[in-house]
Amino acid sequence: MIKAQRGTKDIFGEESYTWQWILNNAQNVFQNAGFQEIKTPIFEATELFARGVGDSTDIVNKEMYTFQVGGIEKNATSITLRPENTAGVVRAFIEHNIVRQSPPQKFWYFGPMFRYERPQAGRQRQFHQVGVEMFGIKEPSADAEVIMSAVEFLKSVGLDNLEVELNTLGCPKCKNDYRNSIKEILKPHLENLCDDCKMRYEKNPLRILDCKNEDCQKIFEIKEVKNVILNDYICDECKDHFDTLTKYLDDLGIKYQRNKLLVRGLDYYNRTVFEIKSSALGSQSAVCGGGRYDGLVEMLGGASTPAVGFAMGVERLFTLVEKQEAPKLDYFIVSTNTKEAIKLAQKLRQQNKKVEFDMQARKFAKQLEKASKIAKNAIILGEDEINQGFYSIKNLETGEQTKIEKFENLI
RNA sequence: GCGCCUGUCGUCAAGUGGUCAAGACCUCGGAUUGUGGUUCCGAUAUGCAUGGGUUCGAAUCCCAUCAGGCGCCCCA
Repeated sequence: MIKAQRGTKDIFGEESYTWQWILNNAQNVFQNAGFQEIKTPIFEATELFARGVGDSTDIVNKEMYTFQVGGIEKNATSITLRPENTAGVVRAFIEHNIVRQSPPQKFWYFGPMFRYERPQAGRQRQFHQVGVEMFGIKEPSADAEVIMSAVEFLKSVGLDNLEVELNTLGCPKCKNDYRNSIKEILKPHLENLCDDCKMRYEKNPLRILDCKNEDCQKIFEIKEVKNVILNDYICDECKDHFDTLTKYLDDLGIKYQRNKLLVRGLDYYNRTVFEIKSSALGSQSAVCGGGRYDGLVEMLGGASTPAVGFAMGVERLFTLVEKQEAPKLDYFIVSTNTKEAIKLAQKLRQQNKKVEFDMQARKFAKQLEKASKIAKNAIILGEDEINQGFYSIKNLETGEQTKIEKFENLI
């Protein structure tokens, strides 16, 4: 038997109603906030992700689905199934000169992403993200708008009490100063860091702060190290930006926790970074991650443009959310006269009613039993009804049955 | 990519080396030839993730592969 590929999943039945519901809520909340939907291709040039996501990241180094296409001819090109969507949206932004529209340029998206990882709870090889990208606003109001949209969307799907963690990485200069100080203070302890952190020390020292290894944690607790970690290397401008943002969040009643150890894995972030977590998720606890990436558009060849965004993992959201049930039909047509039943179904569906009928013309009792499971009402269309031109409507909750003369009264 | 645990019907499961692999729910059929959701009867795995091996005998023991869970890593 051929099975679905490891880390992929069929979504159908009851689950699909919850998916639809999540998607509908995203559409409402984001469109009401002025975000337009953008659908970018599922594959892009490999180079886009190498440059956009960052070649020091695991995503690019070991998790991408990359293919050579065009056969073995010399001009075969390398394409990659998108591991995230920010790079693709930025590519579209540049390619279509969207920068020439008046800012802000606001987009939301929903779609599958691909990463070749070991699957576990909340982690699949094909997974889905909903997210938002906003361009053209350098003011902290943009950060606030984006975080607010995330929080409001989560509220709309009934998730009211998730923890928002917030940090600022500063501008490239602040980030660099901080990085250098971290490297300097950790240098004497390098031997005692875990193997992963030894690697990070060269490649991406800020990520050392994320390490949960006990030995590393002990080093962070050493006084001088702790001082450096918790010290602000943030310039006045970046500090103002962050302070203003937190004031907006206070005014909005959005609760957050400052987490100075929050450093996000993708290279492109600067200033604001945030995550929204749930302890109900196990070790993959982040539902949402995002931040500001003022340098990315320029880095990918566009005009220098400030930007903020976030992405949420829909599968993770799904585990947290209350499951939705299949909506009941307005009518189930109970009839052994298939010819009349199918015609009535067509007419009612044209009036935007949810209707089914029994295609096997089974026994009356069977049809009614089926109807009671999936519909609010049964329309009984037997010989008497057809000959005398009326409909018997049975309310399947109360059991009450009424006679209706005109089709219009069914609508 | 690494470590630990798991894998019996659509679902939840009993069975831990010796006749035909319990049971429940779901599904389908019947009791009920135009009145359901209750009840009662019946059907449904020559098969125990897959492939090998040990044994007179394997769902049960061993090996490999595949898949799932948790943790590491990474991230949403």
